[in-house]
Order: sequence, then C-alpha cells, then structure tokens
Amino acid sequence: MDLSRLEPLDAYRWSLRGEAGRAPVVLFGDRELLTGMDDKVLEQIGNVARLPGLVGAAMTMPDAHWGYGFPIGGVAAFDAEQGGIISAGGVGFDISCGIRCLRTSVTLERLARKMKALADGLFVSIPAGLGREGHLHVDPETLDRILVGGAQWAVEHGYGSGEDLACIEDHGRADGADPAQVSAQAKARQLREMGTLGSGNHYLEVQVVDRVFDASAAAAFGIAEGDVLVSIHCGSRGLGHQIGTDYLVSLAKAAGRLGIALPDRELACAPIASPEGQAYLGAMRAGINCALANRQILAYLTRHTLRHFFPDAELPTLFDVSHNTCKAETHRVDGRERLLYVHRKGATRAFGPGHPALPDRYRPFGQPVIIGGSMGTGSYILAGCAEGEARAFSSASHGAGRQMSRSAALRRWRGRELIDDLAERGILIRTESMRGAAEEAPGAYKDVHRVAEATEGAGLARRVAFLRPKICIKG
DNA sequence: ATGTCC
Repeated sequence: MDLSRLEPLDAYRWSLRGEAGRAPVVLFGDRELLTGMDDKVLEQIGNVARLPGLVGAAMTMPDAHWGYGFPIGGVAAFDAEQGGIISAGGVGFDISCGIRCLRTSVTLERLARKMKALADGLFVSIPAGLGREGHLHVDPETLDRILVGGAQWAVEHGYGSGEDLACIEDHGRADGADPAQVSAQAKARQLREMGTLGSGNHYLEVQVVDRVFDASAAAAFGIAEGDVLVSIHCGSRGLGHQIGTDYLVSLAKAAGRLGIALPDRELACAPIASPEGQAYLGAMRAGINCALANRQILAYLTRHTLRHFFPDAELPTLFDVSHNTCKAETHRVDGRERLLYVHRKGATRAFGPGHPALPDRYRPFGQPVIIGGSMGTGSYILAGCAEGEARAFSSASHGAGRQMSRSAALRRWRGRELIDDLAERGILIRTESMRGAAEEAPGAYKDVHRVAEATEGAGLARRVAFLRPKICIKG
C-alpha cells in the first residue's frame, strides 16, 4: 500500500486524506503491516466510506486484506434513520464465521502422551472438508427451528449446557432471525451440513497457553500458562454462502431501484429501512444462528472425542466470537447514544470493561477477543478495552490475515512438505486436502504476533495470552 | 468462504 496518501494519527492509526463526498477513513496497523497491504484495501475501504448513512469513519483492522466489495478486516457502522444501508458484501459470504474456544482440564503432560491418537481421533470425529456431511441430518422444519434458536436450540437438544450459552455472544442466539427470508436452496444445502467444519481457513486446533500477558484478565477467563485449550473456527457453511449469493442479487436490484450510487457493484446494498434491507437482516440473522448452532454441535463432538482419551476431561466454553456479522448496537457518537448497524467483516466485536452484554466474570476485564492464527503459528486471546469503543465501535482484529493469494501460495508451497515440517516441530496437522494445506501455508499469512501487537497498540484490545498449536484438524 | 461453473 502506498502510504503517501495516508496521514499518521499515531504509530498504529492512519487516516486517508479527505475527498469530497466521502466520510473519513481510518486504517489501524503499524507501518510494516500497512506497507504490506494491497492497494485494493485502500480503494475498497474508500468506496465503503461513500455509502449512504455511514457514521464516523470507515475502518480497517490491522489484519485487513482484499475481499469481495468490502475488505476483510473492514468495519463500518450505519444509521437506519440517516438512510444507512446494509450490505451482504459488508458481512461476508460465510455469515457469522467465528471461533469457539474451549478450556480443558487436560494437562500438557497427559496431552503429550496421546498426541497422535488424539489427532487421529479428532480427524475421524470432526467432519471437515468441502461439501462434507455431518452426523446430524435434519428435516426442513427442524432447520427452521435451528435458524431461529441458534446455539440455544442445540443446547435444548442435548449438545451443551446453559453455561455454554452464557459465554457466547448474544447468549447463543440472534434476535430477529426470519427463516422465511432464507431461500429453499440455501436451506437445502444445510440439511446435512450441521456440525461440520468446512474448508479453507477453518480448523479445529488443540492449543497450549504459551504466554500470559495479563494475569488478572487470564485468571478471569480461566486460563494460565501450560493450560490446554481447543479452538474451533468455522461458520454457517452452505446456508450462509447461499444467503450471501441470493442477497447480492436482491440488494443490487434495490440499490438500482432506489438510485443508490454504488462505487463498486460488489457493494450491493439497500437501506436498512427498505423491504430488501429488512429481508436480508432477517436472513443474515438466521445465518448467524446456523453458525452458532454449528459451533455448539462441534463443541459437543469435541468433548465426546476428548473424553474418549481423557474420561474425566471438563471442557467449558471460554467464549464464542463471530467475525462476519452486521449487528444492531447502541454506541455513543458525539455524546449521544445512537442505534447503529455495525458491519464487521473479518473483524471481531470487542466490548470494553463494564459492558452489560458480558458475562459477570468477564465484565470487569472486557470481552474475550480471539485472533485465530494461521496453520501452525499460534493464536491470541485479547480483551476488549475502553478506547476501542470510541475508536472503532468496539471492534478488533480476527486473525493473522492473508498477505498472499491462494493461487500464489499454491505455486510456492507443497502441502505435504509443510505438514512434515510442522510435525518435526511437534505440531500435528490432519487434513482432507493437501492442496488446501498449501493454500493455508503459514507464509501466506501476516505475522500474527505483529497483528496482535498492533491491535493492542491501536487501542482496540489488550493482549491476554498467546496460544501455541499442538494439533490442527483442517478442512 | 463455497455442492471452487447450471
């Protein structure tokens, strides 16, 4: 990215020079992260800043990269009463993709003795890969109840407990979901895919807490150095993807009908208050519930498998965060509380200390934020902080973020070699696709340590712990 | 991300 068009606000915050007809643009990240970003990121977030009803600045997180319409790592808030819009490209195709993090009572010593068997066991029990079907097949009526009930449906049907729900965003269920706005095709794709991981950057990882940055927040989150965790990264599978595809068309038509000038056709959108906007909102929330139920079922399968190897294992939920959503939230803007529709595409909600939506135990420390690492590199747990509210509508990074395209990664690496190298370093990968593993090469991603450091430096969230991977099941 | 092109 050409930094000459940017004005540094400080070492971690940059403003794009103003232009007529465009709202402010702020990019978070250090000089090296921004230098490494594609110019497309700047072009795309500049386009977002031209959409109607934007409040404050259009923003990118430190892990941002080029995406469909909106950059991945993009954050934009809109006010329905000011003609604000909602955009499918601002949420992403994998609606409510996110990470469920489970704590475990398994010690590193016990894990070390069962590494290979556990890796093989998880690979058998966790359905992964493109188009892969799950153990649970549902009928259309049941799917509609899942789309309304989310993880709450899953818990009611034996896949977990109320303690899980307390540690999921929105208590495991998005209000206002409307399955009637989800196409028959989208639903048909999901009937056999509940409880599946998917492909691409999705994974299930067994991790060890390698370093604690903030002992009091870590204690509140229930973790300490040497603890074993399991993180599950996945989303709403075929259903979410089909909702995105369907509404790209309907929102583009609405934009045309209402004369909304689109700087890029990939930014198809409609006013939140329009029939098409409301329909997408209802469908997208159904997609959120699909993803929340999916991660709850995968948590159940994970517990079942770990208890086969460690019969006394407890695996309580630390937290479950989504990073592809648009959520109605109240934010203070220029001293006034306003209801905003915050698009976070490849960005995590990061409420600060004291927020009423947080579980009691976490509230004094802020919301757990999870930055998922690339294959074999490690992940971070952070905590939302007060500055993030004013700076980014309480948003933070969601991962390492790609720095190289999938095709470029395929040309450069071989999956088999990457996996053998990682095994020599004590990290076991099990995957359905060697091609997928090459695309997910650690070198194709930004440095997760730098992303986490910049996220803290920018005042978006504070680092709490670094997690080192031990076993990774890839789609 | 995705029954990677109906």
